[in-house]
Amino acid sequence: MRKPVTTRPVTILDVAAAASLSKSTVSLVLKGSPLIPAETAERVRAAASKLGYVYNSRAGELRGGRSKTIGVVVNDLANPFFAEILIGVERKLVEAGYIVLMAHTNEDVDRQRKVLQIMREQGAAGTVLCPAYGTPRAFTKEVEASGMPLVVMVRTLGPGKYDFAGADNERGIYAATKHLLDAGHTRIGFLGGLTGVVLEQRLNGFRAALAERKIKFDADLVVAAQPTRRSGHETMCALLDMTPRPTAAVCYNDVVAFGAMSALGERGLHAGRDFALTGFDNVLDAAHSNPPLTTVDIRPDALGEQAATLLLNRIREPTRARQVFLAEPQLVVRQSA
Amino acid sequence: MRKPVTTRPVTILDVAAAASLSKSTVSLVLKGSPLIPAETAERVRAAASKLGYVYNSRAGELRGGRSKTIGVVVNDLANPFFAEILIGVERKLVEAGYIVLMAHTNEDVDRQRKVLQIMREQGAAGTVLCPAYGTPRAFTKEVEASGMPLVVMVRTLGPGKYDFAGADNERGIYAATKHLLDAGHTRIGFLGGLTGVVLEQRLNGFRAALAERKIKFDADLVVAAQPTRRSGHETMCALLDMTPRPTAAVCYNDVVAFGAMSALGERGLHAGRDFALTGFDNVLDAAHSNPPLTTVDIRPDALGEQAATLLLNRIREPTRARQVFLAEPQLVVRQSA
DNA sequence: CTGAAAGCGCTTACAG
DNA sequence: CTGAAAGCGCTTACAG
Repeated sequence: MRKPVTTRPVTILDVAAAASLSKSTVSLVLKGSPLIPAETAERVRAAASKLGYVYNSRAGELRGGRSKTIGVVVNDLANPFFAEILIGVERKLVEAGYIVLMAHTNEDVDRQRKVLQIMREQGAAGTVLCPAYGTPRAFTKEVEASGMPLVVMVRTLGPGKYDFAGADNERGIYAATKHLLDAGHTRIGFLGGLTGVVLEQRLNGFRAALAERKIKFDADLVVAAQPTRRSGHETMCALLDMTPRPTAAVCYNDVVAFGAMSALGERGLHAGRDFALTGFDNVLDAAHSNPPLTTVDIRPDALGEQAATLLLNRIREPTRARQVFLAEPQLVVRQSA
Repeated sequence: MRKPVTTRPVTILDVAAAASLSKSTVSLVLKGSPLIPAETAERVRAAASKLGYVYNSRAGELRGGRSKTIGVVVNDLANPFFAEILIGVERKLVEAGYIVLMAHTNEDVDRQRKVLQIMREQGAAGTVLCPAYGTPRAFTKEVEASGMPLVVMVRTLGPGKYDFAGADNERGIYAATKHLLDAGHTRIGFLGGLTGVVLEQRLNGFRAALAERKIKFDADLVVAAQPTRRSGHETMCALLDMTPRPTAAVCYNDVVAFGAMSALGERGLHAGRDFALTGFDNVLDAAHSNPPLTTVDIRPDALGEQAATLLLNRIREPTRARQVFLAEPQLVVRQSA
């Protein structure tokens, strides 16, 4: 088990020598080949553990071709939604015997490009990517063209032919809006969300629900902003300063809703009593915010697992048909609306 | 740029042929060797990009010995504290030209062991590890013995000689407790934290502040529990049911404090007005909770960067003296106390 | 059932 | 300034 730091690493050759066998036999044993009789295998394993042998994946993968690493690139880990997705992706991937090469882009397109290049150089068996805002369409095409299996998650990117795991944003927001309408609200704000298809889809759901009730869509009531707590706070303040004051808001996501709650609190208002608020995602925190958040559940960690599963499928069967997973949104009614 | 999926990857040999040079020359150019004249280098680069060459790190590292991957193992990404640390670690490491092999243990010691084995097999140049609860002391020793540079973060693990990045827990909680005492509170609870040195240190700080004011430490007022929102909620409920009811609580960390706020809210109470509450960590969310949280700032992402820096130092200079970084806690007074 | 040999794509002395 | 050769630690046919 002990081994001086300066020593060169022990290889299968050392193990072979110690067991008086050839390195081929050792290799076979380590891969669990059925060709080797149990007794021989035991001898090899004993020698290996005695010498403190550790397998060198780089060497193995170089020769064997198969890689056990998978790239995962996310852009906003400070948002628990993405952290929970990452948990799901990682869990599934480790389960399948892979290890994840993780990169955080912080919505930086250059960094994203750089990091994907590194994934290729590292020989990742595939990559799951949540594209940064502002990612040019051509980018995904490049990645696809590179031959590395790719699954895109959460945010789509033009009409590519890549595998995709996301949520039915329109239906989700539609349900949230309808919930507010059913409670009698008619002047409803839309808070947060800056750009991109996800925002478009969510706004569509918002509009659809209003239209169904013949309520005129008022563009002044949608306050765009980064999907962060901070801007949830700011946009809620803006909303509260409007006259007549809206009585409810559907938020772009949970994190925006949390920020909005804090703005409400500062003015002595309480979500669910003085103002109705809905979120989107159902991150873990939503069950214990103050007050607990009524939100649209898209099961972030399950979404992550799905993304991983799609990639695993693609790696196993590169020519299979395009896969799309869309989480079914589920309204979870708690205290805030 | 295009390249059929089935084709074998283009190698420096292909590039060499295309540029009518030897592969040694190509290799030298790719490493930016000054031996090669600019014109030749240009020819090589042109050929490489024309053929869509991508460097194979596995091959390079196998021969060259140096690895550009670093393991990072965390155990509770659902806690924004760890997510923010991860952001800091990753940022620093990518900056230095490394890519992170990330693993999430979810406080599972077996998984942790397995994952560290994989890091070694992958040839990680080093690992930064936040040990899972219940990690046996022997574990770190094993890792140290394996020769892989290691930095431990947040939670120490016996009197090892590993590099460490953490916070001065005792001083931090001392400051928070003192803040509550200064505001006139005398019956103060301690919420959350289950086990481990971190909890011990924080409790020490708590006790020290009470002792200074000659307030008797009452073990009934410390309610142990997982450091999660859920248990913050539960423990706060327990605290509120005590008679006489405490008027303040110092929480093990921010996440516990958030849960506590939600419990308060459910009973129509408001932190900062009806009850005083402090957190620990100062995660990003703390500025926008409802109400904003008075907490002890240990700058999670800077802590992550520091951990990465220690590891980078260690890799560069394996024999240097043991490094310890302890974040200076800073009380941030907001609304909750 | 086990071994000798070639090769994965690089890097690194060493010649010239 | 550039090339031929050996080798990193494995795996994979192929013999025997």
